[in-house]
Amino acid sequence: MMQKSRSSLVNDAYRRLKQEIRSNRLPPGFHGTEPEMAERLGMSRTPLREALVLLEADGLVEMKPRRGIYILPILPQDMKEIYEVLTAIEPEAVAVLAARKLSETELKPLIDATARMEQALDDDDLEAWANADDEFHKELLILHGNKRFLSIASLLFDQAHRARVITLRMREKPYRSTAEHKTVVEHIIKGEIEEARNVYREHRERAGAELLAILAKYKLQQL
Amino acid sequence: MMQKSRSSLVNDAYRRLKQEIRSNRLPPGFHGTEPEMAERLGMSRTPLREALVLLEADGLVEMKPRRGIYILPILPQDMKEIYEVLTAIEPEAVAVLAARKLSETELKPLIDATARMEQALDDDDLEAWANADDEFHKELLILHGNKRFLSIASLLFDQAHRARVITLRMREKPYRSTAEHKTVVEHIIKGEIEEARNVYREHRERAGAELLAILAKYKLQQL
DNA sequence: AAATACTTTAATGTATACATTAATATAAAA
DNA sequence: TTTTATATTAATGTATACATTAAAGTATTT
Repeated sequence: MMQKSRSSLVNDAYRRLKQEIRSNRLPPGFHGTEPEMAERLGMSRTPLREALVLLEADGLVEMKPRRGIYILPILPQDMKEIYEVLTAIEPEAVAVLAARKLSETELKPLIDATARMEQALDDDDLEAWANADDEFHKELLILHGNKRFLSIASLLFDQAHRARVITLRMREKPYRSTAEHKTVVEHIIKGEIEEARNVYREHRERAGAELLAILAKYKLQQL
Repeated sequence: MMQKSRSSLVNDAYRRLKQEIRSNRLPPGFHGTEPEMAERLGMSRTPLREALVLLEADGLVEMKPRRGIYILPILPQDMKEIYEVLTAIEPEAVAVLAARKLSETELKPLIDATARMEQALDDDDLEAWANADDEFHKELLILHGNKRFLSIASLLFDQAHRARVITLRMREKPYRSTAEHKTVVEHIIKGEIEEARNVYREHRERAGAELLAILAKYKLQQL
């Protein structure tokens, strides 16, 4: 959802704002006006607005006519929807990879990502774990090669990022999740299509259910 | 991917350009400049550019720096990707609807759409058939309720529209496709989850394969 | 005539200007 | 004091201005 071709300032604004939203420096509910945001970014309103239009299409902000810019929260309902889409897409991608009989060299990005997940668990570094997890999912879709799978999933990861970061600290350490990733990779290597699909699917369904349970338990109605 | 909130001119430009692209009045490969397109739409470059940025995010146009605006063609590879995503998403949605045990009243939009597909076949009106088909798929996802499913599918339908319209005239009349839609609705009504999912999945896979075969047969390398 | 250098043109990327209007603040009336 | 009316402020939506620069065209040289 943006290429080299986009001019520099629009691109800068898009990237910087997205990063600030991800990192919660612009938290959900934040309200700003175009002049003040443009000033903060050191540009005029014109490129800022083009970036905001894109961020709005990404579902990260809302431009309310005459009321300014709001950073949108993620609601439990959003997480439910996001996990539903990922549950539909990713097991499919995994099945295709398994059918393709990839070599371990080709699967290296996935193997490396699982290794880093394990290392992060040993180091008790949840943020590193989350990054490795993100990378696993992204590399999976890159390997698959369907650009639309990747861009849809990336959009959803962006939307869900804050919620995942927060809930990561509220649940058991992700030993099981890590093990499931390894199992999936093994099924892919062995070309076990349905097994790969099912394990991944169950992984996604369980992860989604767990996350929603946490949101309910802690009454996190928005993030 | 755009709401009431977007101001009128940006919205107008977005809608009109999208419609002109769908209808091939702005055909793939078309090249324009901002001043001339703005003039044609009766507005300045500012709102036009905001609309173009959105259309570019939708994958319908490309803004090449200093070279102008190009209407993007659909390649066979694009259709392959689009059908893969739909194959992942829609059978999932169908399964959920089947599990939900909906009444025939609630399923009316789907039943009506299939009726209109049959009517269109009787009338030998392919365009009406395509519209009814579009509506079926859209209503299905509306019933499901996951806004992300709907917006993803809508985006893909928009991208694929031209290719579908053209190939519709190059293939057998869609009796089989129509029958499959009816079968799916019946499975949903009876709550037969896996049957619904599988029929729909096979429908999508066959439809995608057929379409790609036509593109290959007629050497349509872009549409 | 071909190749090169120079001009011109015009489109983009961005800043600025401005009219409209929602929201707020202030004043007047009850 | 509360309500209503008016004035003020300021943000949006859009148009316009302008600097930069790629591309096209022209002139110059060989």
